[in-house]
Amino acid sequence: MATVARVVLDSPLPQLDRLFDYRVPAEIEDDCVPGVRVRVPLRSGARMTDAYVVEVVSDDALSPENDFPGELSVVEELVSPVPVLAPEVWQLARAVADRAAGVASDVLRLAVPTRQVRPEKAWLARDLDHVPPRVTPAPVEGYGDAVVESVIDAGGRAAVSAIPHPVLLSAPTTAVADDGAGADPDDTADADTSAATGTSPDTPAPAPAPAPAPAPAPAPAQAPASEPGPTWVPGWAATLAQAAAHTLAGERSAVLAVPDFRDVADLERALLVLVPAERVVRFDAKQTNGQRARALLTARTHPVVAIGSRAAVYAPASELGLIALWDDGDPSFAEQRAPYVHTRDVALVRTAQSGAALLMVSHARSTDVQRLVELGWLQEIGPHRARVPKVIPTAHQTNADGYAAQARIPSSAWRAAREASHDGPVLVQVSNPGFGTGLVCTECGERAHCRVCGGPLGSPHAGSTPQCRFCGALAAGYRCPTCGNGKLKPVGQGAQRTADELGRAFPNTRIVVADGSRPIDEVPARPAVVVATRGAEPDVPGGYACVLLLDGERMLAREGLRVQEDVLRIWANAAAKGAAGAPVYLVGIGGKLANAMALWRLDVPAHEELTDRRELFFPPAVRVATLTGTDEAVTGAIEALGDAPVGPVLGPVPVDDPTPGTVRAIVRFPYGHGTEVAATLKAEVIRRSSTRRVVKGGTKRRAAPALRVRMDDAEPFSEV
DNA sequence: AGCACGCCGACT
DNA sequence: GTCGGCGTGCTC
Repeated sequence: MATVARVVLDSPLPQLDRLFDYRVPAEIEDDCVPGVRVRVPLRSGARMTDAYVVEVVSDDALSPENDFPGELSVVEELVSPVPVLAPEVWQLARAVADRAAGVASDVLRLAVPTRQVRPEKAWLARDLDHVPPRVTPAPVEGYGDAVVESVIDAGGRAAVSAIPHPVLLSAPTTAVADDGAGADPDDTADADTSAATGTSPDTPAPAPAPAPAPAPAPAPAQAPASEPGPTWVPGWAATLAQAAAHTLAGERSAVLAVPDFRDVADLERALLVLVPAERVVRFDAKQTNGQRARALLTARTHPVVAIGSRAAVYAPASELGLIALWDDGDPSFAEQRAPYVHTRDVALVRTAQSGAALLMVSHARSTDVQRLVELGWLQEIGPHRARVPKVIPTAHQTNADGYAAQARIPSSAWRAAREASHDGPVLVQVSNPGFGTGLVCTECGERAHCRVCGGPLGSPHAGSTPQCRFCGALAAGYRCPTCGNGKLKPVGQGAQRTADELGRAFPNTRIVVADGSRPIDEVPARPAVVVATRGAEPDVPGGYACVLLLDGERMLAREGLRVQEDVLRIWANAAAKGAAGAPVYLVGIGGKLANAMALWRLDVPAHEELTDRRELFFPPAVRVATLTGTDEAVTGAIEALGDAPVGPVLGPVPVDDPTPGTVRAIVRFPYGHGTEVAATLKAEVIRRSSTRRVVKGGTKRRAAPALRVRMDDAEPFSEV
């Protein structure tokens, strides 16, 4: 009898996307556990591939029918005894890949950083007796008594409307504060700290055996970091942090995914008020591989709160009790690497697998979440007696009477902003950075174009050298080709332009500009006018005194399937940066969207939008698969789908994407057929990849794959 | 991806 | 008869 390791190969080839069996030599048998990295021979003995062990069995347990009948090769090398691939992450990767007709090892590349020796050594040398600090339960505030907590405890799922203003978050005022300060290593009596803080008494606490009870626990290594005082954080961040703290107080992990780096910072600030730093691990794009590896290993050691951007949803958090997303409609959640699975979808798969609770927290509702709400799969939770933004739409009017000197800002909004600017900062949201749309000749008004590529010229700062917006070439000494004049002036309104105008209108007020190239995280709660492009709005402790949303009309003029929900999301998120109940002027917008904002019923447009898309068979009412490849392969794949698709197949149409002669088609299908459709398409990809190969023009060249499949890419619909 | 296997044209 | 062309298919 011998030991057999079942491994997943680190290969992007779809035909290798299954488990392979290898014999485990006796010398490494003890360390060859699920999750470790190994090197194994593949095909010819000399050729090695990296792999992860996902299962270890004894060879008499192998069934002759289901398993490889031939002679097994032998594991070449145990790369490291550290199990970096948690079993549940493997299960997740497998399911996520299957859902997307993709390859599991592609998903693993997102979930597991490359090998890092130093963090692994540190982890192997860790203090096994170390007991992580406890977490004091704190209520999730603003949602009615224990409403959110009971969803978490029951492993439920909810779409949560975020608290639409900043909140002042302070540490729970009980037990743990003394516990940390009072340098008393003898923590005998803190077994029921929860009694002191009145969490819902009727929830039977799903605590999976409070392990840290064993008596001979050594003194805590160091006292917890000094507790931060009350801190202003966005309402959503407080909710996520409190929900995570509640989960962690039950010794279960929470995974919190947010769109970008700034959100991670906000969330971390909130979390550190409630939870010891040791219990918080980060996963984000700005980390080095070493930091990610360290975070990954920490997350496997004891229950933690894993926070971060897209990568966080793959965190190997032990005893997962909660998955929460902030602002699932943000396009940053769309993964850029194969198999392009959206964080929201990963979260859904992981919730289903783990039984963890799921919270989708946002101001504006995405059509995707709306669909789940209408299915009854997510329950709706809203803040209890929240002070919603006082949104005042000012419908578009061309009559100059209604406007002050600055033609973009109606006089009512202008007055309000001026008044508010005495008390605190005023936020002015615009759609474009810099000077907006471009530069024109001061003499003849001709648009200035790049001499290199013909693209439009822009001016990033007042008076700076004009620069091409497309190719970036500097246009020093520009002369108008029409009239020979050498002076240019900006047209359109960007953040800088607006700021310049406002600077003249608010002579004694500080003007701050924040955009993508000049990001500002926070401005003080002092009088100022803050001009920011959408998404770059700085935070203010306590919130802005007034918010002006200026370029809505222009933002809505863009083409695309998701423009409306995107714009609503951008408005709502800016509005929520206002202080509780602060006025928000929505300039130039009327109709349904203005209504939804004014009533703060951001689910209504999502419902209407979804209804429309059902009729048209547009996502997310249906799922889509984009098929690219040779005419024959694409047509064959469509045929193989039988009658699973709904609505007409779009295409195939010729595209030049990888090579001329390629075609693309889009098929739509109901969610209920997803598993079947993905499996069929994956089989087609495998069939084609092991067949097609092309010799071109005498020189051997690798041809583009005969068939590529991408599931749930809504991009093509943005042109519709 | 590599690399072996295998079934048709010019060769000692 | 055989050598070797690269299309086809497999990799525990």
